Amino acid sequence: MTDRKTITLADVAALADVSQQTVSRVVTGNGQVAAHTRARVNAAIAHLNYVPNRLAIGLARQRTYSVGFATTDLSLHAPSQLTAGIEQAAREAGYSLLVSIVAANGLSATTHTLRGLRERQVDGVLLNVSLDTADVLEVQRRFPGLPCVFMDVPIGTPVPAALLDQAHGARLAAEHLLELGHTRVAILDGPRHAVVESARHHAWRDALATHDLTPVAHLEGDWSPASGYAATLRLLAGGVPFTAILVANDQMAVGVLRALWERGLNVPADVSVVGYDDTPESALLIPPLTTVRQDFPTLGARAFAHLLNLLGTEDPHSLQVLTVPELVIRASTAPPSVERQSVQAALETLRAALAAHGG
Amino acid sequence: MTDRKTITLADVAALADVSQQTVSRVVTGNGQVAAHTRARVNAAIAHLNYVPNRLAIGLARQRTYSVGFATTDLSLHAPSQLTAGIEQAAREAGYSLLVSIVAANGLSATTHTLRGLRERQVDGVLLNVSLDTADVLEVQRRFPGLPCVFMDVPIGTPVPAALLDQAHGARLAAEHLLELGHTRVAILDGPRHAVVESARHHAWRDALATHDLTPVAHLEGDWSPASGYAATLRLLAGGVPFTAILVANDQMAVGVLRALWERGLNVPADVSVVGYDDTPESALLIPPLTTVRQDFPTLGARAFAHLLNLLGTEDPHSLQVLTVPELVIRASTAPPSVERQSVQAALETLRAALAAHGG
DNA sequence: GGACTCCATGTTAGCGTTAACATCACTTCT
DNA sequence: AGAAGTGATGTTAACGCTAACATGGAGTCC
Repeated sequence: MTDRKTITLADVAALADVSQQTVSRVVTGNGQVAAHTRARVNAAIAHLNYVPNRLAIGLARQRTYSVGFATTDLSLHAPSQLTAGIEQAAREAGYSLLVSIVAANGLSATTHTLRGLRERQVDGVLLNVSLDTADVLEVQRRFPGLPCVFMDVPIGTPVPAALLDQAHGARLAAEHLLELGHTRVAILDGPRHAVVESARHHAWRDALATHDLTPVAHLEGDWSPASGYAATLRLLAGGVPFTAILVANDQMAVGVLRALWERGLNVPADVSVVGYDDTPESALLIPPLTTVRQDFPTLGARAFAHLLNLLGTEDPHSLQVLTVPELVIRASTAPPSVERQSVQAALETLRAALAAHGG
Repeated sequence: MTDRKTITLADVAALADVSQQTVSRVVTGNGQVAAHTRARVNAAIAHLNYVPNRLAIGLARQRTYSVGFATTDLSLHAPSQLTAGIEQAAREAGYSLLVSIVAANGLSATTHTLRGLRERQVDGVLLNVSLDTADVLEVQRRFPGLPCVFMDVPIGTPVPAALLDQAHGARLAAEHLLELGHTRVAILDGPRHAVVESARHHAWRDALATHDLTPVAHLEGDWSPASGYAATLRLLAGGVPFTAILVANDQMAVGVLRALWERGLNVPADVSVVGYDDTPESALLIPPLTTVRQDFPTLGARAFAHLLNLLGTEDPHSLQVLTVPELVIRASTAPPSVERQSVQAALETLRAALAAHGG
């Protein structure tokens, strides 16, 4: 009663007085079974409360209908939203999801994680880890026959990938500031190793360069609000005049807004702030944050669909699925204040004079 | 070259000129193997790049070393942090994690999800779904022999569980306001179905009742910042005087702060706000949020450890692991302003008079 | 020096399922 | 009426691994 032995096909077959194979046919729906036999089998299944064993099915069919999702730092907004999207898509397609956190970005930790997933015989893997082109190719070399959709690699890498067009989003953000008339723009990046990050970083710089500008400061955070706060204080302490900040994610932007507020700087009158992600909080911050919307759940779903496609076709063509983010303009951006600009210009002139004098 | 057949124990055995069983002994570390034999086998393993098949191992040993995590709405703060904690603990113990989202709270969706996990032969399940006592017992009845640690059930339910002491945390929050001298407290709950929520709700009410108070308003949100914002506007529109709000999570509190700010109400001078969770943003909101800290990653790790314990012992004793949250006092709470209180009292008297007159 | 133990290894029989082939009773066609 | 399907079932051999028992040789004991 407490722990009766597991019910197998054989048990059902015995009760229904048919062969195992017939029961298998009823369960899987493959092959012809007479209506009355099917009814008898189904009755037996219900009576015994039979549950198929996916391990055995996987072993026999050489296909597990499970996929792995390998990602870094699940506690951040992006990976957790991604997980939600992937899980839903997988479940709807009849797949299970094995989630595995990669200890660090880069080849070595990734290899370790993929080895674990391959042992579990997943049919394919979604890999949300920052890898440069060389690493990606090495991963493919080390795991031949393991269908893998990359989610954080440089656009154009010749492998199956589902990516956000980070460069496009970053350009939107930068151009928005430029159109408003900003010329003294600081940028606050995420951790330097992130591939997405360097794409954003370059797009920001490129957009500024189009207007013959370079960022007045370049800071780095770790995606956390606290790091955004700290970076902003460093920026202010540096004394370099600026009228806008491009921030690599909304969570850091929370810290940025806070730091500016603390120092009596009004957003957007004194400083414009643009975030990235459009988290649910962003619309309700003080002030509501102008940001770049990224739809992670949808990206996850598309990535899974892409993997499914890879599993189906014999020839895994290296199609890239690109999702395009959009700019959401809210109240944290405005044209630079003329007054503040002139004050800052004067200040800078003074500094330059002092520097010339001192040097 | 492209898709060579999988390497099995038999292949390794043939190359090393020993029996399969000897290779198995080397791989698993069970049983004695002579040093020189072991070396030969290891060389063969390395040469062939052999990877054990966990499916086959699971089938043979009747143990998969994988656990399921069933949860609702992975996109929220709590479940995603929990996932991170569980995954890490599981990985460190050599277990894989199958994540499965339950469509809705309640028995039926839970049963569906657990059936799927059982098919995959997980050794046990961590269940982060709101269930009342009756449902929990029914789940146990329907899945005998499936070790399960419940994470969102009423404290005291006689089943293995890893819980946060929600009532304690809620009491801390309420008593903090009472000590400050607040008497007109509104409460903003999460969705009504949530078990944790009703625990918080009751603890809030009980703490107020100790001081012969009842909440002046009772609102409900869906955990999102937008719902916190909307609820606050409803509260303000209702015209009931209040000097403090107890909010069921920090994300909603973001919306609450925003709504109050929009209406020109100062936090904490005019209204005190207490959140719940202590998200990374909370310390950097305007103003920094007084809140109840919940350490989800640690809870997840403890829950997994509890499950592991259940798997080891023959007699699954229904121990409950309780994690105690703590109050973090920041700048969103202060004593009620006397001025505002008297204005509100006058207003209320007037309302009462009007009501009496009208009725 | 024979019984006893211990170690290193091999052999056999599953674990629960499916694929591939085999069987046998009916139809249906010409 | 005989050939040729076709529909419903059964039989057998994997899938990759481990548990349990079997074997045989080397050392130990009195």
